[in-house]
Amino acid sequence: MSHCHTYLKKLRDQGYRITPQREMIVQIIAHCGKHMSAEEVMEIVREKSSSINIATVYRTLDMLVENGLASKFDLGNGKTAYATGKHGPHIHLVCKHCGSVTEVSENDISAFLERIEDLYDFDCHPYHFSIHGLCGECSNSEIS
Amino acid sequence: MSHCHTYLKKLRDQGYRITPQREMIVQIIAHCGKHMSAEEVMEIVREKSSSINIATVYRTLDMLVENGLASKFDLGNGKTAYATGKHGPHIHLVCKHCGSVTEVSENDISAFLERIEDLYDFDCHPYHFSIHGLCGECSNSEIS
DNA sequence: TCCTTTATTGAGAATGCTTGCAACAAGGAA
DNA sequence: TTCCTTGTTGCAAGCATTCTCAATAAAGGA
Repeated sequence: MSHCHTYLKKLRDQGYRITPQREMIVQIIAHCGKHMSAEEVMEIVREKSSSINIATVYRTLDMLVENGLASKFDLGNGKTAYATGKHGPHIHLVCKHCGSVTEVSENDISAFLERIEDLYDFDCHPYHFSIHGLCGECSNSEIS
Repeated sequence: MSHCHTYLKKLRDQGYRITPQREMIVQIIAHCGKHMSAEEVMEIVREKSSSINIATVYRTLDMLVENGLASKFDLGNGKTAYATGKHGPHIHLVCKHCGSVTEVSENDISAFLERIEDLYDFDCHPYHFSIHGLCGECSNSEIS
């Protein structure tokens, strides 16, 4: 069912081994519509009466992000959220007061960035941006 | 000397108490041109042969950020950097490979955001954005 | 100058996440 | 099907940061 198998195939094609832990984690975040933290993934794992170490959850989620199968973003309160289905650059608007997250869709990004004032149209009153990526030097050198 | 006193006065005017710890921390980051981590602030404190608890360093730095006297940004490797002198929105470009940080000056922000492709002119190959601020709801309600 | 109020500090526990390493197991080769 | 190589896992320790709470000390008032 769903895109789980696509995800797993993609990983296998990249040379990753498919373990029961990875299958379960991929299934969980692929089926859950919203973004979730590593701890939330753990809770669902526990409900299924199996056990995966939290380090493995983090490692698997980060691996999915590395391979463009999921995205990861800082919620600003010391916690990190993960979600599937986003590729390429995308933007999360995080409220530092209530923690709400608004996602700017891939189609809207260009329009969104055209003018900084547009932020207010998104009800976002910014105080800080971070853009994570590779600098010129690093994107020139070969990185696995 | 320098803007230390301006900073301290601003804090006092806001109702904060001026403690020796706060004076020392403000002096350190106001005099140090570059951005620094809480741990780097601690090292300088130790060189001055006094001692401040690390929790106090974090609390003071965060207080400066809250009051617009400093900025704070995620270096992407689990560490956080602080720097004085920036007000309003500003952008840090963080390389996930080498950790280098490029700052987009306040004057350049609008131009920078005009088109997402401009990122490449900054030698930034993006994979993720976060914009931290207040959502509409929270910026309407009164927040201290 | 001394008192009182209340913000601030230090200490240590707690949280969220990462890392090092030995044991284990996926997946290709024989 | 069995074996071997090497990627993965679990565990425990480590790191950066935050939180709780009792003790302390700014700063204003008497």
